[in-house]
Amino acid sequence: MSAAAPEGSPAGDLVVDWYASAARDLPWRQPGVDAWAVLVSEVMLQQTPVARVEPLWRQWLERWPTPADLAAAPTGEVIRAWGKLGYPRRALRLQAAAGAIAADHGNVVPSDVETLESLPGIGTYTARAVACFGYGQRQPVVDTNVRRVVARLVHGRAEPLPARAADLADITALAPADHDRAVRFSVAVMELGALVCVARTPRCGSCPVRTVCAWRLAGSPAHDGPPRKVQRFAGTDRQVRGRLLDVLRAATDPVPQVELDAAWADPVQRTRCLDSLLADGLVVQTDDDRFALPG
DNA sequence: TAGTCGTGGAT
DNA sequence: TATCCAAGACT
Repeated sequence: MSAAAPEGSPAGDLVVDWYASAARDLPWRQPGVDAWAVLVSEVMLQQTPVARVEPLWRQWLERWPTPADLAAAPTGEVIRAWGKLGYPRRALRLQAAAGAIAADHGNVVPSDVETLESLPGIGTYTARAVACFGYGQRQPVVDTNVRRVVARLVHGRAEPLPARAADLADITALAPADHDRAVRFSVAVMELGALVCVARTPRCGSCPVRTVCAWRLAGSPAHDGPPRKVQRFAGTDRQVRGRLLDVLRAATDPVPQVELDAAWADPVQRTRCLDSLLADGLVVQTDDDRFALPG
């Protein structure tokens, strides 16, 4: 038997056919969008809704059309351009990745998954997304949407299990045999999870695989595992860091300590968060003890 | 591996 | 109003 002849599945073909008519018209899916633009979109989309990413993505690529352009920018400008997308360390890592691409890869985004994964801020998901969406490779791409679709369609569960070791194998087994269709399948499953097989209220009535979905066939049983823990935000260091960075983003000049003090009442937490921002490289302290985004 | 890291729209 | 949750990575 040959080494890796993909077997394909009826469900995979149904999802690809559904995608042809139901896919959103997102700018990073346009023909001619290069791997750098895809990489930027994928990093911006980490934990961040599409609607908030779209305008920032356009501005970003207009300003920094290649990795070398971003690498050469003042880091403070990069952080400012990131705006309020959230998780601003992503902006730092994206610039660091751009620097590595410019310096070590001829300013061309690497096309192999292993090299991509070696770049800062690029993990299992993003590396495969770039290889697949940016370079047309047949790659299993597993994000939160895909995990949810597989949990329901294949495993008959309302929500994914915490363990994710088998995710890549699961989705690989589901992909169509044909190469080009398998490439489209990777984005199609994500789209199905984003539009139909959504977390809170799945629209099973308009799902292309409702007749073969293990969860539907089992009567759509409720989630029986441990409740997934919700991340609090109010009062956390994340909120405080956001407040502090907000002050610095809005300022054109370095700000004195007293302006940061106004952003959060608790001095212990405020100091801890400022220190962590300094440690991350999101903030720098000037010689006259004021604070600013990095030059 | 579980906790941490922003933000804001939807329900 | 409070909670959920969104194309994860890193430690």
